[in-house]
Amino acid sequence: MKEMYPKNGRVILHVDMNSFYASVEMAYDQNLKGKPLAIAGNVEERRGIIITCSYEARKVGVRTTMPLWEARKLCPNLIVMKPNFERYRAASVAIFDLLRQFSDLVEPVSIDEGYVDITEGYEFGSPLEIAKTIQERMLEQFDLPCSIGIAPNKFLAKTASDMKKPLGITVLRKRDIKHVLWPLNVGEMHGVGQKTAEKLNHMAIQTIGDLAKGNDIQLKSLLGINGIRLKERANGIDHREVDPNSVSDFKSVGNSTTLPKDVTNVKELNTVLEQLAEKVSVRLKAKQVLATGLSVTIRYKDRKTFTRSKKLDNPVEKQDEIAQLAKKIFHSNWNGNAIRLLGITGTDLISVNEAVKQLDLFSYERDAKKEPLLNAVSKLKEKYGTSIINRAGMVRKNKPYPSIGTDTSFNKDFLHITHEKKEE
DNA sequence: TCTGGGGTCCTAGGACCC
DNA sequence: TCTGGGGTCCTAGGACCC
Repeated sequence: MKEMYPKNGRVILHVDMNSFYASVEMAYDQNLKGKPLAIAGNVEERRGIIITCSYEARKVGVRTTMPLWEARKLCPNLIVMKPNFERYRAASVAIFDLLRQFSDLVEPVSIDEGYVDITEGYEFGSPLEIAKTIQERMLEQFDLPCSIGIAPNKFLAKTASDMKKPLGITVLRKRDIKHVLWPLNVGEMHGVGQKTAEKLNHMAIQTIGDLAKGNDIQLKSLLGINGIRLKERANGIDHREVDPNSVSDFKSVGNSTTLPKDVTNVKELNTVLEQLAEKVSVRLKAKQVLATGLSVTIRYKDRKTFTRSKKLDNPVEKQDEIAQLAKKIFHSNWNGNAIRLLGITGTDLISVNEAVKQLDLFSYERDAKKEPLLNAVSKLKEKYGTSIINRAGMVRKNKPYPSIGTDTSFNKDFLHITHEKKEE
């Protein structure tokens, strides 16, 4: 596979929809066009923030994550709408279908941006022509504006698409790096946030050019492996491939909510956890996965945030199971102070298929009243700890485990194997 | 009247094993 | 009696992104 995408000479587009949610709403309702529009969560509540806003709103200083009251102060005629996620998802599907007309190698990064590897796409014209066609069709077919970056790798393509908004097309070649990329402030680099920017500034790195010439040892000790990676990117090096399958292997599914007001009441909190568990359960089932880990997020009144997680013996997907586990985790960690936010996340997901095999194993253990195996297992656990059981593959996810028959020979083998291991 | 909700990846320390 | 090094798994938390 690798040979198909030579490290030199790839052509990658980064397609970034402009103020996506607001643009989708404008496409649905032409009356909104040209007006300052904001999409905000919790519109009625005191805690609403701006999720996205139109360029008309940006002109007067409205920004993403700004509290709603502040945005309204800056822009009294701001039109505020609640998000219609089904609409955005539908638009997203259409957008990526359009992109796939130009290449099989389309990697969605989020609902409104993605990479397209058009290295093999000569039949559709030059890279610039392809980008223009995509941009035009997005407007014609969906009434949605986008910016496109064209470059030899993901990092440069992403950087390029950011340079002209809205409706820009930007080519960023290796030879442009020195005069286009390097003068930029290091904080503007994708992957460098506030903390990293501060650290870099501290070691006299102000621009991306400074980072490109940075000292490896210093960078590594300051930022770990990420320091080296950022330096490579600053030099225009990025070997990540456009992976059309990356969306399908997600790692966790979670829901959280900031409460309308801070809560201390145990009953109320339990109700919230039950509601969150319901949402997580529905989403797990929709994705046909089970969680083998669960984590609970607690944010207190003072915004201090904690997450507490637990690996599970039995993978879960049912609402009541998730709720029960989440409550258990929550109550053994809650310090009793007023709570601002609660969240539940299912982690270490496994597909239903994988889980079925494991469930056989667990039901076998549950049924083991009549079976000597359970006793044997618990004795082993007592004597040697659970790791002995783990070693035999009983609760490990994504790992091969011995097939379990109902005959007693396994029982003997099992004991035999574990003893042998122990005495190694 | 401060500051949402959905994620990913990385690091670090402790427990445990060989 | 004194004492190593490599590895995995688990948990907590930080940083970043859209």
